[in-house]
Amino acid sequence: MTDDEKRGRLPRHRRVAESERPPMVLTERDCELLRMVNACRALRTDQLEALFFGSRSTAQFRLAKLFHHEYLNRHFLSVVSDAPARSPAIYTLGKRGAQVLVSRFGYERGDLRLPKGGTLGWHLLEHLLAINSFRVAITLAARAPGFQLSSWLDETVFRAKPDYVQIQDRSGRLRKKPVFPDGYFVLSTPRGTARFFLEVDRGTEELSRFSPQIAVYEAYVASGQYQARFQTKSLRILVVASSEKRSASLQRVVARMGGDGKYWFATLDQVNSQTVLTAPIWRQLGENRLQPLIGGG
DNA sequence: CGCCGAAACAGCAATCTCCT
DNA sequence: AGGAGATTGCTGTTTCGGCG
Repeated sequence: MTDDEKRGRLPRHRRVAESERPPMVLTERDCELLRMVNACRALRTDQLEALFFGSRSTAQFRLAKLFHHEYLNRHFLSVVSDAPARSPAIYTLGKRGAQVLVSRFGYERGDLRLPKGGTLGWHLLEHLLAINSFRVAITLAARAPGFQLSSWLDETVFRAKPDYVQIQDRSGRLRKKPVFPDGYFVLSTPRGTARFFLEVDRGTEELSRFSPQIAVYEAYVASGQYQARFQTKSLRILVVASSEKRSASLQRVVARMGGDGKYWFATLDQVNSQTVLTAPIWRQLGENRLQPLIGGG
């Protein structure tokens, strides 16, 4: 039988054979999309849609082609976790996507963020997606005139080349601990260049796991190592929490650890591309009023 | 025209919730 | 338990428009 007429819907989870794939030509935008997926390691459909497309269906149309042609891999979170009925697709760099980045953009092997061993831990993935949701918001917001997101370092950069600080543990002994932020980024604004560490807290870990991280930041700055690595004193530390209640707990922890006004707090659901830079959603430690991240009082 | 992509639309599919 | 309905995302089709 001639199966070119009888072809049904393309499967969602499995890729079809090469001969059954719809034709496609890689566009400039596709390439930028691949670079972003590589930089972020995993992005949801809605995140890619916000970054690269004007409509939902166009994004799905394009992403389906990129998936079936092996430029992207596609994963479904709800198969593994007990998420609600929605099961948004999550995209990672695929085999041919990696080839494109190497052949067309000169990426080295170390620049490719392919999930090791084929599996990315799923609980880590949820954390990664939360970080990326903040990153997408910043990326979109920084398209406004006068802004530029000039650099974003994620955790893997710090893991590849860690800085260590000495902090005291509970028994008073000095211990060497690495500085592993969820992100570090540099943002040019009409009012100058701002630099940030990012901590995304989804409320799934014990609060006691958070305070050592603050001790690490405090030691990193106090020892001059931050200044040495990044050639600047400018720094704010953004703590984005899953809820107001959680944020309040985190604020108490930071205050108790001797944190100061360089710590700024917001909640995940308040952060989007419209609000993240210029809406009063941020609480600076020690201040009562909410301020915008950029251009506040 | 032929080709491709964007957008809108209608209906399918995977999953959860509720109900017996 | 297990199945119907609801929910939400995805697929595939169609239509339109740009471009060589």
